Amino acid sequence: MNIGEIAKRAGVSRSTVSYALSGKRSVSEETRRKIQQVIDELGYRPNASARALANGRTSTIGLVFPPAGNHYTGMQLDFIGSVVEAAAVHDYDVLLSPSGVDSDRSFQRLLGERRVDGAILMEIRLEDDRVDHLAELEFPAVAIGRTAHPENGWWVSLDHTALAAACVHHLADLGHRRVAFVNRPEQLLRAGYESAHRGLDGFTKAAAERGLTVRTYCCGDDAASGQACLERILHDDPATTALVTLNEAALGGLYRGLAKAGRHVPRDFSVTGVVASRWAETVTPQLTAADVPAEEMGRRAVDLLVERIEHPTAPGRHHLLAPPISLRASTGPATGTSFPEA
Amino acid sequence: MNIGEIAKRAGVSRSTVSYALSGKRSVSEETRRKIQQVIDELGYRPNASARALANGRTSTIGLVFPPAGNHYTGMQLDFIGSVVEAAAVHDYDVLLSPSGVDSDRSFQRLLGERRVDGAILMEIRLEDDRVDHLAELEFPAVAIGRTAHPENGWWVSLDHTALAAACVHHLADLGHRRVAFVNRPEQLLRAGYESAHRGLDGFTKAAAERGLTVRTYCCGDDAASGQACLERILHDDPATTALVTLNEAALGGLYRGLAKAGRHVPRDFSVTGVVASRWAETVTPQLTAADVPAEEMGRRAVDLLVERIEHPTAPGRHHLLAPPISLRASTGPATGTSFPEA
DNA sequence: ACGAGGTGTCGAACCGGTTCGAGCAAGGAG
DNA sequence: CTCCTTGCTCGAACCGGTTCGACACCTCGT
Repeated sequence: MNIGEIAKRAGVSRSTVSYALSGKRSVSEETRRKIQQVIDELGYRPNASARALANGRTSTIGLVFPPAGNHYTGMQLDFIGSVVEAAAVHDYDVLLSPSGVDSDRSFQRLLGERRVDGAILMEIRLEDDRVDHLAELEFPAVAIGRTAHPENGWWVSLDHTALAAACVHHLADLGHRRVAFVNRPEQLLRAGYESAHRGLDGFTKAAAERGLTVRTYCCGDDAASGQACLERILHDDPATTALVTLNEAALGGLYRGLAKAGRHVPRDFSVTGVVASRWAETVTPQLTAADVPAEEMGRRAVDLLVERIEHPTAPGRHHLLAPPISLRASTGPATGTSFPEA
Repeated sequence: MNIGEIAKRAGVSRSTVSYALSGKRSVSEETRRKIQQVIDELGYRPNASARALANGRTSTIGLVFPPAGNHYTGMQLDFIGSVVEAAAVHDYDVLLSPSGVDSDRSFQRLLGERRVDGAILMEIRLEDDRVDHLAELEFPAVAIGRTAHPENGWWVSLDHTALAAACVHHLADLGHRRVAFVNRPEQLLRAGYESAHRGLDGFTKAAAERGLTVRTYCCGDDAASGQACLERILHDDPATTALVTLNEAALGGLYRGLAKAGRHVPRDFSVTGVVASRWAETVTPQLTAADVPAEEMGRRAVDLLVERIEHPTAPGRHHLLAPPISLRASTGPATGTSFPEA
């Protein structure tokens, strides 16, 4: 069931079969038909390893995502799904690799052993050894997120700075003066994850601009942490009337904490943040949020990567996305406050 | 940077380098050290395609999951994560393949082109051409779920029949007499997905056994459908006091529907079902549910698959899991009903 | 009639590993 | 001292494709 077998049965040479399949040289109509007939009879498909060895392309891209323990978020799920589908369109398979850093065994397998033609990196840090390493090697890679020096890179990223700022302005416009910020877990912030840092920056700067009183928190990626975090918020400043969250997984817990504290959303307390629409819609009241376009990001990342694989010398390209805030039902005017504009 | 280069610099033959790396023949301590030194200097790693071609093993397993459109559920996410991690333990990579049926291009790539040593199939149907096909080929595969004829197969499955029944008994014990069942989307039921069918069976039989009045519904995999479904339930029989759901993604919508209808959970209405604990805990009140052990299932599936790859002639093995119901806060005694036991 | 150019096919080399059979040297047994 | 192991190493073949150069044949122009 290899190419030699096909060649023998069709009465031609192996190279002719190869050319008939690839179309890289012309083959007479008659020969082509004969070959195709034998192939159909035997259900032959060329061996991927052999092909990869011969032409140096595996037709596989690696998707490098952080190891679990960090719980996966819904956004990551949507993202993975869209990457797989977009890759299929370009005739690429997707190899999953759980890896935080450069020196991971898993990362080494992908690169060193040439299992993939290119890679998509998730959960980027401001200083990311993986990104630097791949750039140095000129290995085709696209980052989901920007490092501190994104100038000539290949990436697609959410503009967390702008998004967090937009949330602040939305709340300030509604008259809120004391606002809390719920970030991703502390170890992620300390490790330098860019979304956590840029989100925090955007929040802090916009709040200063609007003269708001703020507190910022880190919160574990699960409901229990969310609830605990909300309790801390109200304990630290009971006059807080709104919060902005980057932490999708904590959302349910935040809502529960508010309910337990007797704060009605959105009458007594407003909640907003950056959350994929699918998840913003599962909570009640539905979350007013900047919808993370996970699917679009996956598709764009794959398109960029494929382009880079096929044109290795092309200059860096990137997409910085800042989806608008979708008004749903979780935010409202601050109680007992007149609108600044009013 | 290939094995020949290493051999040359170490002053030995290619085969000696290979043996030093694999340990399949003895190599003198001195030679080994010299080779290792050169390898470390050059950062050499053997090419995966060449190795796969030579020894017929790719060290990759395929994870075949249904194409999106069917939204992914949280359970699937946890599952994928645990599969990747368990595979890494055994030194396997995971290749993602979106595929519903046998004849998919994607499915053919995996098998025909020998990209993987084995496969894990998700979202099994009672009559599943993929499972039958792979069994016929004696291709190492493990199904997540059972077909109608699971006898000699390799699979790990949730006992949806028992789980749905346990939910019914739990509600009946609390005095509920009119109970609704919220299943996965109708097209999945019609396509013969086993979890939807067995769950429905278990629910129906147990309800009959306990003499309950029931209605069963199919519901889309998203919050809006959940809310609509709940409205239908209360419209069809306003006296309904409890529901059982297999549909994780609809959960938030069901809760919202209840809130909108003015039914307090668990005082006026009880909710239970089969949902991964992580998601059962995000809703308020937290869901009393049979916790889907997605992580354990992923791990067991990989263990089974690796065993099967390494012992191709071993007889079928499987795990049928029936986790207990975790009592949380979403169920309570039916209003105005005395306990049967009391 | 003859060379130029184009088409279709073939054999051989190559991609980068693994593995088998054989050979050589050193060490132990008889 | 010879014979047999045993330990170590090497060359060659092989896995299953792709690709290059060569060549045969046909057609066309002159």
